[in-house]
Amino acid sequence: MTTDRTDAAAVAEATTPESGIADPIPEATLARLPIYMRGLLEVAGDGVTTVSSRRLADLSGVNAAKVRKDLSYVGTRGTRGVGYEVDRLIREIGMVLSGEVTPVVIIGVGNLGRALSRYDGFVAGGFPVLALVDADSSMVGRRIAGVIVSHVDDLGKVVAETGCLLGIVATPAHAAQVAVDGLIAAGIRSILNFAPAVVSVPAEVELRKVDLATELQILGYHEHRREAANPQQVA
Amino acid sequence: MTTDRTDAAAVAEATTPESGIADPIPEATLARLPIYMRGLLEVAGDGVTTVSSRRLADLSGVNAAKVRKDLSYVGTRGTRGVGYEVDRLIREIGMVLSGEVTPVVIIGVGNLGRALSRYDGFVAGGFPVLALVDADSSMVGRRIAGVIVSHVDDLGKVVAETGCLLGIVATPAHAAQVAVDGLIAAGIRSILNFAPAVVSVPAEVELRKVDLATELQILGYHEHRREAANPQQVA
DNA sequence: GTATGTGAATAGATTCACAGCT
DNA sequence: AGCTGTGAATCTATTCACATAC
Repeated sequence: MTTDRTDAAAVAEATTPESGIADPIPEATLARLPIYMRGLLEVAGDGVTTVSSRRLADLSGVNAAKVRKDLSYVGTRGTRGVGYEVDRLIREIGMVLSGEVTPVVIIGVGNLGRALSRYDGFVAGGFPVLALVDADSSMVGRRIAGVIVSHVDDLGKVVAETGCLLGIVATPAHAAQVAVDGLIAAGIRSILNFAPAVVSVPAEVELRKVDLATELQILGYHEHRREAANPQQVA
Repeated sequence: MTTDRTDAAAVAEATTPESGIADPIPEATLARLPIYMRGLLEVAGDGVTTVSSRRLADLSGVNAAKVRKDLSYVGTRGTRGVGYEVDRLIREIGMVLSGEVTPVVIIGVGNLGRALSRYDGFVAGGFPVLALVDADSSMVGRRIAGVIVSHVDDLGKVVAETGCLLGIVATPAHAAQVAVDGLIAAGIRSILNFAPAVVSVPAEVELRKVDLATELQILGYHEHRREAANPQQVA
């Protein structure tokens, strides 16, 4: 994707006229923008040039009012009576969502780390995995998805060389804090943690968490509850 | 925040002491219970018998008031001036979170599906993966993490035999809706979707979503934003 | 003194509903 | 007519603050 500052300024205009930085987009909206993006790319592929909030909502599994409010944070303007211009929307949401290619380092190449390093969706979304590190020396030197595994001690060097800006932690729980500390020492300030452990980071570091076991436990609760509610009925 | 369900019965009985079905635990609280559980198991291992909300909060990366309010929903009672009894808390949270072992079927054994089927955290959390299916015949018959892969056409049979109650979708995006429909036809009513696609389900089915690329995009936004804010860093 | 339990206050996200533009 | 843009209303979640109990 191209980065041009003229558009950046246009987006920033939302509420902050002079300072170059736009208002922060609500977390909940942010989480939906990539979904909208997928829908937009889909209809763009079909040659459609405008979408209504209703149509985009259907494609995204949300309601139309939410789409409109979300897009208002992005600073996009649609045309009343018509809808939104697909290409323009793709460009503008793309701008908001990092705009350019952002390389990623994964720490921990066990089952999960390997699966993540091969996950097509990352590179497709502009997040190529350019570095892999592990604490286990027997892993070092292996090639996974085209990337040679380095030792975790060389993390700083590898990050500097590849220019990675995002770090993914895919270690066991007991190694997670050390991994996170290492990433921060290497200059990474945005981290996605897959290890089932609570880790602490300084305030300036952005930490997100994906907790696979917890997801199942939440589902399990609902399943359980439903069974308790109607013990014999199968819809 | 993946699913909205309007459970008329549950809403109607806001304060039911012990008649039939009880608590509608808030979604946000539910998502934290497994985290508390991990902290509790940790301190229990150290022989500690009581915890304060403050201590549990520190272990879980949240604040103490939230812990207390959350625990009030699970119906637990602590002792003022002392704290909560660790064993009892573990037992009660365990009860809420499905209580018993809940087997899982994974549909799609590509990179991600294989990694998930080998993920220790699932079985440790009471969610053993007892069935694997795939649409690719060349995968059928393979043994992964001790489970033989079946063909997706046999999904109904496999689910019935293994008693799986939860389904995980780990297919490519274009196959996700078919996979979900298959799970529902097989009687599964609680689904965790890893495919980067919007899928629709009937209202009685609980659908949660884990979107890996989206997680990175959200991080990317924050990283991007931070760089725009202080442009003196790495180019 | 210490820590729970919970109403009340605050913040955040969703949905409604309608004025206003094309 | 059709559809956006957005204040206002609503629902959900978080945090505060303090009476209450040990």
